[in-house]
Amino acid sequence: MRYSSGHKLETKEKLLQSSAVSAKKSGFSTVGVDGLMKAIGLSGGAFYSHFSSKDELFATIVERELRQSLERLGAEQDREKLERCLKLYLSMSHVEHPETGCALPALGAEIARSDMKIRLQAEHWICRLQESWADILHSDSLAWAILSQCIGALVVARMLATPDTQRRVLKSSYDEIGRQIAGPVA
Amino acid sequence: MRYSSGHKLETKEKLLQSSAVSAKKSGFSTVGVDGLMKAIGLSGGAFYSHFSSKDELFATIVERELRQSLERLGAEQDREKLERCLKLYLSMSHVEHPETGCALPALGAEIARSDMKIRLQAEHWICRLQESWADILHSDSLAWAILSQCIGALVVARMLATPDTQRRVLKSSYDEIGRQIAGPVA
DNA sequence: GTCTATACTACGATAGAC
DNA sequence: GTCTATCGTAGTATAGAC
Repeated sequence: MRYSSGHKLETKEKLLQSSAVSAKKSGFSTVGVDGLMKAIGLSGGAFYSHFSSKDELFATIVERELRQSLERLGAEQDREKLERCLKLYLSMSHVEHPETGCALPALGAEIARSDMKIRLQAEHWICRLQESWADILHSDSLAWAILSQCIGALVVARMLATPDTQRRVLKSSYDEIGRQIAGPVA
Repeated sequence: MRYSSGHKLETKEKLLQSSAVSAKKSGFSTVGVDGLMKAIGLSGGAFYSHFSSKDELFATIVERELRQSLERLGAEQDREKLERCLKLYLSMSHVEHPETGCALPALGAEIARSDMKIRLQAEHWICRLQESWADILHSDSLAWAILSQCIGALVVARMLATPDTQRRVLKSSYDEIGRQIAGPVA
């Protein structure tokens, strides 16, 4: 073969990374295969050496993004570390840069419209994160509620027009989560 | 003119209603002008007698949807009524029927990617809802937090594959919101 | 593995008949 | 106001050269 054996893997890796950025920034359905390939310096036709369809790319992106994001978020081991983690999640930087942030607020609606295979992947990783937080907080219910609240706060803040209001949304969720966590000590 | 004066208004109303349903169900960028018109029994070309572009339709949909949803949600006058309202919002029926539900979980990401004019509309109505809830709860912060949590819970639940887990997400948010509301009595 | 070229479909939008 | 026809572009996907 004219290309080294590692080349295909490298290219696929670049494509996945770049496509995830584009999808989170502009929405997966709105970006075209041609644009995704141009973004890594290749032509559109080369795409199908790596994925059999655009849908297969989406499935792979979702699986990778959720594993990465949620493993990182779920790695915290106590309340203090979890709170520091949530501070970053609920930050203006995260609001302003969906392309490098969590896939759930950015792609949630598109995942919801996907087929069962993708939603099972999503459920798998989301449940793992919830379990991790439930261990720390000693409450299943609180873990689910905080998880929903974080994602919702990002979705809401990103819809707004003025940074001032965006900051208010983020700070409110952060503060109220702080009260909830401080409340029911096990 | 060959059509009665009320006909255009009626047609536009039907188009707006039908388009909002399609957009919330499948995503606005995914549905085409042709399909939107066929859904109300007209041809694609007739669309431009009502809107100058697809983007203008989206702006109108967002404005209408937010005014309708958020005025209804913001009409509650005390905690008891607010809680009943949240029970409906956080229901399996709402998860399973995005097409007739709140536009924020379904179109949030697309609104976030829209231009300033649309995001200002979104901010206007979201802030009104927040103010209404803040009055009831006597807390600005709690109102924002609950608002984010409701939207987040819908987004998360819709991404999941199994109804059981979906129910758990909804119930958790509902229960935790109940605790938050019951807590800091003014 | 990547390229160019292409088939085929769909999109948003416009023009002209009625 | 709505229709049909059409323009121009862009979408996904495939075929064949290198």
